[in-house]
Amino acid sequence: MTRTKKNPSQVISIVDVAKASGVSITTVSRVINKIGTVKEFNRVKVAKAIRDLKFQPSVFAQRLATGKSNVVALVIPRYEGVFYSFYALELIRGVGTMCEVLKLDLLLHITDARTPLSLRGVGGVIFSDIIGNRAQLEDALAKNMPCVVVNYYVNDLDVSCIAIDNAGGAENAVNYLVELGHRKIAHITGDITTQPAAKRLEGYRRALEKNGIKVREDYIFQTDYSRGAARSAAEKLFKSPDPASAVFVASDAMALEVMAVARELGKNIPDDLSIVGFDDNPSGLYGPVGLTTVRQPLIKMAEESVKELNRLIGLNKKSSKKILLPAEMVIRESCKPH
Amino acid sequence: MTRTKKNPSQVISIVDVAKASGVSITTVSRVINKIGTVKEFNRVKVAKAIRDLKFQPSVFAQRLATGKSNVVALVIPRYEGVFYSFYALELIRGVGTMCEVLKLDLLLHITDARTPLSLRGVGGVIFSDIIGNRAQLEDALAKNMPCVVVNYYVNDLDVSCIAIDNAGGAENAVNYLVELGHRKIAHITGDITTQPAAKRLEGYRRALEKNGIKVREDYIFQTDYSRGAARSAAEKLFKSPDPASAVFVASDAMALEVMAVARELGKNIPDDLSIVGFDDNPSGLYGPVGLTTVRQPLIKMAEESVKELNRLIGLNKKSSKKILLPAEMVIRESCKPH
DNA sequence: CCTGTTTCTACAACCTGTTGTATATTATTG
DNA sequence: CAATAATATACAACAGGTTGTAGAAACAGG
Repeated sequence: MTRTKKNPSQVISIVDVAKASGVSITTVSRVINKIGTVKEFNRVKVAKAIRDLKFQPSVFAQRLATGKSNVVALVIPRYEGVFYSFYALELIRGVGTMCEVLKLDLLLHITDARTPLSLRGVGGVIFSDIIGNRAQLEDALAKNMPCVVVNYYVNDLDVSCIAIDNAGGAENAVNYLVELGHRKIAHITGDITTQPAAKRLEGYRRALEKNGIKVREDYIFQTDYSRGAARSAAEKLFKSPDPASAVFVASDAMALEVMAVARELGKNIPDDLSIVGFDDNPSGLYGPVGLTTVRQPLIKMAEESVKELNRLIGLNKKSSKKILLPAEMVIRESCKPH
Repeated sequence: MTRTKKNPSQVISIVDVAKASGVSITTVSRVINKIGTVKEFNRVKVAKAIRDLKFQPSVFAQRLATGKSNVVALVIPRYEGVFYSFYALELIRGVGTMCEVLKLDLLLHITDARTPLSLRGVGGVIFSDIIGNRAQLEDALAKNMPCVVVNYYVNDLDVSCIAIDNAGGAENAVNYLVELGHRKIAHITGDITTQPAAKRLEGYRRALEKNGIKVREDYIFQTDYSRGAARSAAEKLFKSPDPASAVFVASDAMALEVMAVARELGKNIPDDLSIVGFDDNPSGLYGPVGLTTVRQPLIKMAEESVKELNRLIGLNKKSSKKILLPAEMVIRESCKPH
């Protein structure tokens, strides 16, 4: 059989549009990309042909020709902990929304931190948590790939980071408790191998020190963010011979669990214990007592990361920015003066 | 300025590999794609050149040349409810994992159901919930795009669906309660504009009817899956003059809230009320009383959807499959004989 | 009306692979 | 060893766009 003539596929191409509108493909390309000058008369004809033929330029041809890709990869390690909370979901939602606004394609990499990323055809990368996959980040940077790290503040690399001021937020939370007259303030940490949890602990310590209150290690309960760990920490807390009058809990989900334990033990919140959480999880609104917490602007952080990445992709040189988003307190009813 | 010679970008291409190994680009292509026959001697030389030059073929050129794309789009409506639960997260995780296994690129579309999808350069689509975006699905089908619908059973379209047997699972749950001797069984529904919630309600009704128990509409509490709605349903349930002895709740998150309300009102689970949830949310394990529930194989459903889509992409003709995954009961301690 | 500009448009090279077909090489067989 | 078959490789067309450059059309001023 002789080689098929041409256009074996049914896809309509720029050539068809050119024929239909009686101009060259160059002109059609100009109209599509809104570059150069095209006579109004022709522009209209081409636009009509595009509409009539329902022409959609092939992204592959475009990317091949220009060498540019509007594909953004979001890398989330397949690390279990990431999926404990709504964090990943909020992140994905925020990133996804902003990608749509900026006309970027969002490629999701739920990845084992050890296997190297391929990143073929990707124009930029957002790394969500740099726990085990720092090598992947360094690798991408070495390839001059525009990168943004979200929810982790990297000091020692020339890379853009968007994180939340966890230490500052924690400090505010504890200051608030101190202002209410509390001196015995406990802390239930998150998984302190993660930067946010470590920073919250750091903020807790700093606030106490600045207020001249000695840090008591027996008031610090380390957990892995899980509900079960929060429960046992709460039990220890209540059963302590010298119980704290207030507690700063590293996540709302855990704070709610502490409140549940309190109810079971017949304790009253906030009379017997003042509680401040962290995250501003919507669940904190329900229940008999609204949870005072530190609002974490997750969606904003996610959106900012895409904006920053888009900026980097637009630029052609390296340039990095470190952005720390403030975490503001949301006062509800779970604390009272001591 | 004269037109720059060639190879203006720094990217190494198949041509460089061909030169380095002293063969034609055809041969290199053969080696890359493992098709046709290549002399062992040359194969080794090419492989070495690829390794030395760190050559990675351009996906765009490949896709342009072959007309095939290994990009799979996952479409999730930006509908708030989707983000209430871990459902979206589990879905994304399952789909993402299987995409990695099958070497597919996962493109995420968090989309407004009204705006048409572009789907440029996409090889197949997974639609997650067809609540408002049925038009998008029909549109994709009309373009002969391989499609799979997940978590929704579409009867009237020739499209593959992977859903969970919500009605069957609900029926089992209610049967279990009946076997324990309960006759007054209430139901707290989810958002019945969603198919899973509607099917769970259907299963609840069917089980009662099959067991010769009259369905009491005042025992059916409709909610939107939210924690607040569950709370008020639970309050009504407990304060009813003729309270039910058991309740089937459409989600674990809500069932946990019902348990919390019970504790607050001084009621005992399972002595005063038997509860069955739905989902098998990991949170159901914590707390003083383990929640008996219906396990929803979300991850499996997500993974199956990718497999099915991959099958469809491989095929070149239309072909659809309807898969209903069973939902099995997980018996814990929240129910007792009546 | 002619010439110098300015504005448009077309040609063709190029981006980087894939693949049908023809040719060259090697192996098999009589 | 010649003839045929099988294997390996190269050539060049092709996928569907973008874009530098040169030439055509439109417009201005004299």
